[in-house]
Formats: sequence, C-alpha cells, structure tokens
Amino acid sequence: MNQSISPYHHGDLRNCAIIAAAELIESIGSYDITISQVAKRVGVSTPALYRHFTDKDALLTAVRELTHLGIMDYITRAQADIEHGTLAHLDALGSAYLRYATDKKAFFGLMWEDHGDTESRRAEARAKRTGFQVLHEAIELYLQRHKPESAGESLKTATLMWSTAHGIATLQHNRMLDTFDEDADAHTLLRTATRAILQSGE
Amino acid sequence: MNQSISPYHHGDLRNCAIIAAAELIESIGSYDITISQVAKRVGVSTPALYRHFTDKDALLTAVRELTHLGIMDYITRAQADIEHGTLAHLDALGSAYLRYATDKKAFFGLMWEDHGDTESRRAEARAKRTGFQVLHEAIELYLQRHKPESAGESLKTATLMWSTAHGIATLQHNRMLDTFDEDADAHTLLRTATRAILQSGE
DNA sequence: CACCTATGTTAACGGTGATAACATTAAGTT
DNA sequence: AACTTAATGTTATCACCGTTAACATAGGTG
Repeated sequence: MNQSISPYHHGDLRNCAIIAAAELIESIGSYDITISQVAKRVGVSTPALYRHFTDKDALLTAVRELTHLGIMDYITRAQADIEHGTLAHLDALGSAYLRYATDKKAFFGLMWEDHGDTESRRAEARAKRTGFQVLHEAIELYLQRHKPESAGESLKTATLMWSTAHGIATLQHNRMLDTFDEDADAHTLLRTATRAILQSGE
Repeated sequence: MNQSISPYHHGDLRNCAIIAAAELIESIGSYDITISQVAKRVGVSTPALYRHFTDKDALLTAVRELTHLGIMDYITRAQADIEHGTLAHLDALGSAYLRYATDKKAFFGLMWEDHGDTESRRAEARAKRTGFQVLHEAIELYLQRHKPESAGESLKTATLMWSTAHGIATLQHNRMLDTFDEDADAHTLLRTATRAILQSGE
C-alpha cells in the first residue's frame, strides 16, 4: 500500500485508506466494515485513521465518491456506441444501472442506503455530472424527437424512470425481486417499463 | 411489560421482547437497536433474551413479522370503501404502500433491507396473504375488465407496479427522491406510472 | 540547531453481541 | 411431600467495536 521512505510516517494514508476501504468493501460484499480492518490492510494502527477522517462515516463518505465515479464509468461505456436520445440509448442506460447494482452490490448500497449522514449522500449525488443528468438529457432528446408535446415533462419523466430502475435494482439487490414471480427478470421488466412510460398519454 | 407473579421468571419474555423491540425501533426511528436496550425496556438482563432468540437477527426477524401485519393493515383500510379492480383501487393500494414507507420508516427498512438473514425475509414476505397478492388480484381484475388481451400478463404487471412503487418509496425513504427534481411528489409520480403501465401497448 | 506541526504510536473507555457458569423456579414422578 | 429435571433467569467474562487521550517521531521553517 504505497509507503514512503519513513517506516513511521506513511506518506499518503488518506488516499490509501480510501482505496483499502473500497477494496475491503468489494471483497466482503458489504459496506459493513471496520476501521481496524482498514487500518490493518494499510499496515497502520487504528487511531491513525482518525488523523484523516473525523469518524467512520467520513471514511465511508469518501468511498462513496469513488462509487459515483464507478457508476459513471458503467454508463459511459454503455452509451459509447449508441446514438443519443434513442430508445436503445435509454435501454442501455437502464441496463447499466441494473448491472452496476448487481455487479457492485455493496457500492450500490453505500450510495443510496440511509446510514449516517444523509446530506452528504444528497450532495455527492448532485455534485458531478451524474447518471441522472445523462438520463435526463437522453429523455429530453427522445421526447423532442418522438413526443414534442411532452418535452416539458422531461424532468418528471426522468425522475419516474430513475425511480422505476431504482426499484427494480433495489429489489434485486435485496434478493426480493423474484419473491412472487420466480421468473422475474430485471432487464426485461425495465424495458417494459421504459416503453410504457415513454408512450403514455398517446 | 406484563410480568408474572414471580419476580425472577418473567412469564412471557419472548413476546414482550418482540413488542419492546418494535416500540424501541419506532421510537428511535431506526432498526439499529441493541439487545441491551430491549432487555432494559423489559426489565431483564441482557443474556436472558438469548434463551428465546438465537441471536440479534432472530429478534429482528420476529419484529419483521409484525411489520407485515402493519402494512396489511394500511392496505386493508385503504381499500375498504373502494370497488376492487378499478383504477382508484390501484391508486389506493400504491398510496398505502407509500404512506407506510414514510409513516413507518424504520419498519419499512426492516422489511426489505439486506441485513442478516435474507431467506427469512423472503419467507416472511411470501408466508401470508401479503400486499403483493392483493395488488396482483386487483390488477388481474382490472385487466380482465379493461384489457382482456393482457390478462395473462397480470403477474408481470404486478411485479412491475410493485417495483415502481418500491423504487419511489425507497428513494423517498432515503430522502433521495427530490435530489434532482425538488418538486418531485411520490404520490403523483406513482399515479403517473400506474396509468402508463396499465395503458401500455394500446 | 530549535521549535512547531503533522502524523504516527500505545493505552484506555464505554458499549456491543455473544457465551459460560451458576441460581432459581415450575413441572413431573414417585 | 420429596426428588429430579428442564426451563429460564442471573452475573461474570470475552473479543471486538468506535473513539479519545497521551505520548513519540518525523519533516519543515525560524
């Protein structure tokens, strides 16, 4: 874990701790980690981390910033070769969201679940060019092309599509989606919902 | 907390502990409670609870059974004076789900979030006549009346409507729904989604 | 060099879930 | 009624948790 010349002072503890925490979260598949586990992984005593993070939640908040980069990566890759504002584009965005939720289970939970500081979660979600904004723009484009009379509804429509994707992702994340319909498939459901929402009112 | 004649043996510790845990969860608005807090509330030593629950998760699982009764209560009341299988009926069911999620925040989280034993959560959701089954029957009725050609899709449609309601409820639960659209209203969104899903394909 | 600040260390505190060893009572058998 | 046993309480204890305090070491600046 990237240590300086000195055996006493680490040199880059803050960043290394964040990365170590992220690795740990990913490896155990849960963000229910321990400060001591992180410290041990970096090769440092537990209280050393309190020089760089006011408390455990501050460390998790720092990891959460990485997760937003991660989901943007999924989204960017998903829409790389797709014409923006098409139905296929919206499918790709939804699909990326679902895949992130299952691939990076613990990060997805860390991003949204209600532990610790609520406000930092909201701030982080808004801070950068997030997945939501990409979705919003894609929907705006789609509506302008195919349903110009509903173009003013793009924000509401984006919120609704996000909610639907999030519900499907969350239920799958918590292994609940197939509780009642054992054949339920997240991607199929979302494609159905996408079409229903976009053609509504016609 | 209902004690027997003996000052030593409690008499009904198991049930009292479940109720005390539920009260505690409701009062602090989180299911992140402590065995000791529950024990103190019942007036008993902490390890006494381990005679009745194998571990903390077992106690929470017992509380979760109560929460399913609670949400069924919301649903039953919501549909009391409404003709089944109508659009108004579906609105009422969705509305009840959203209200439960905000009114009984901690219970809602306890019901669905991924802590401890996954299988007990699935089992509990399936065990009784749950909210989902009510929703499923209502949709079946609605489709038979208004869209008989889609009657075979009732299970998929119910899963989709549940997912959507769940997504909206979860985002609101985690105070994320208005992150991007500050005017977002859960009930309005769900009504829009309900109509979109039901009329899709026409 | 002297000093200050940043950043490590070990020691300790109260609280946690959980177990072990022991105490008390209720219930059943004779 | 007396003895046994199982159920269900108790206190003592464990390892671990997040966190703070007190102390140690290094690097940078006068």
